Amino acid sequence: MILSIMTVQLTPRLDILAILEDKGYRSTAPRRAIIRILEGMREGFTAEDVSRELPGVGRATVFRTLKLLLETGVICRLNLIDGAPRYSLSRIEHHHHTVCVKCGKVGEFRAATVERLMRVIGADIPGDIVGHRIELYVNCDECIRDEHR
Amino acid sequence: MILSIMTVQLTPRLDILAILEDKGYRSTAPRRAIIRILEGMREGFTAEDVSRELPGVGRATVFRTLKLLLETGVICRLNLIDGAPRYSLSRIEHHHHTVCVKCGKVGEFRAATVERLMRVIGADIPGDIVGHRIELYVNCDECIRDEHR
DNA sequence: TATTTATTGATACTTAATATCAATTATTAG
DNA sequence: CTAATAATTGATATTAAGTATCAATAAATA
Repeated sequence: MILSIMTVQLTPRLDILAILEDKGYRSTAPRRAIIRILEGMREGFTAEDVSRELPGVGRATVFRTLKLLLETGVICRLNLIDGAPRYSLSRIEHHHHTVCVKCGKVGEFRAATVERLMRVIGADIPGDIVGHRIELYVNCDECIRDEHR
Repeated sequence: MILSIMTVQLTPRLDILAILEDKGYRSTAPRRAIIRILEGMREGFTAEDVSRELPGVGRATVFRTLKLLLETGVICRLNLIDGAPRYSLSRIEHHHHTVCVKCGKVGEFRAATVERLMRVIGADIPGDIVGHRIELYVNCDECIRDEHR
């Protein structure tokens, strides 16, 4: 039912740079550096995490590039339960996130039933649905284990 | 299927102050003032909107009070498509939001099928689900109308 | 009424992000 | 292969949203 939790990689490794170039953006040294760092990031990183790894790249450029990647769907932004923003590489086409309310760890999931339901709900809602965002807040297995010890 | 879009009020008007008092918080003039303003706010207001209406109340107190009300579930926080935070009085018990990607207008909806689905999905996801957040991004009727004119 | 305790407002600070703009790079046209 | 043009960058300042600190004040209580 639910595909890909954490380890499975359904989408073949994307050539992120090519995606940007296809949209007319230039291949530059800062962008290549940012993309390389992104590929090594765990899910749920911050813009500062990226910036910290690249002292030679301006902070503004990091934010600008993350914004481009958001727009092209290469990464997505989500929020911890307290509203703090986090980024995540989109490893599967369209997906949603689980977020641990204790440790903030982020996971991905995809469920076709969700998408079907959203279409059904759309029929009952005024206006045209152009997208949706779902975050499941969880106590992750590790945090549960830590608690019972 | 979907209950309450905008106008229907399922929950009888809450005595927000009583909710805070029940949790052990004091009834103070600033809190009463904030609650009064909140009751007149459209869905999708900002903390600054509230603060602006109450020049006599400190900004920090506005944020502190909004935080208390978030914790007690009296209001909820959601995000516009660009991540900008917005608040909304919870007019119905448990609900989700529609957010216009053009004008930012916020609406509420509730669908029992969503809740059922979340429980089903929960069974397939590691950890314990403690909550969820769903935002439907839409082009609202007004924006569609404006566009075609 | 006195005392305890919570709350407040001012202020400074933090985090996440955007705006400005001159300097630099990449692209393209010649 | 250059020159011109156009996009991108980094530094810096600024904004938005919120938190931390702490002395002063207000509410609850003894």
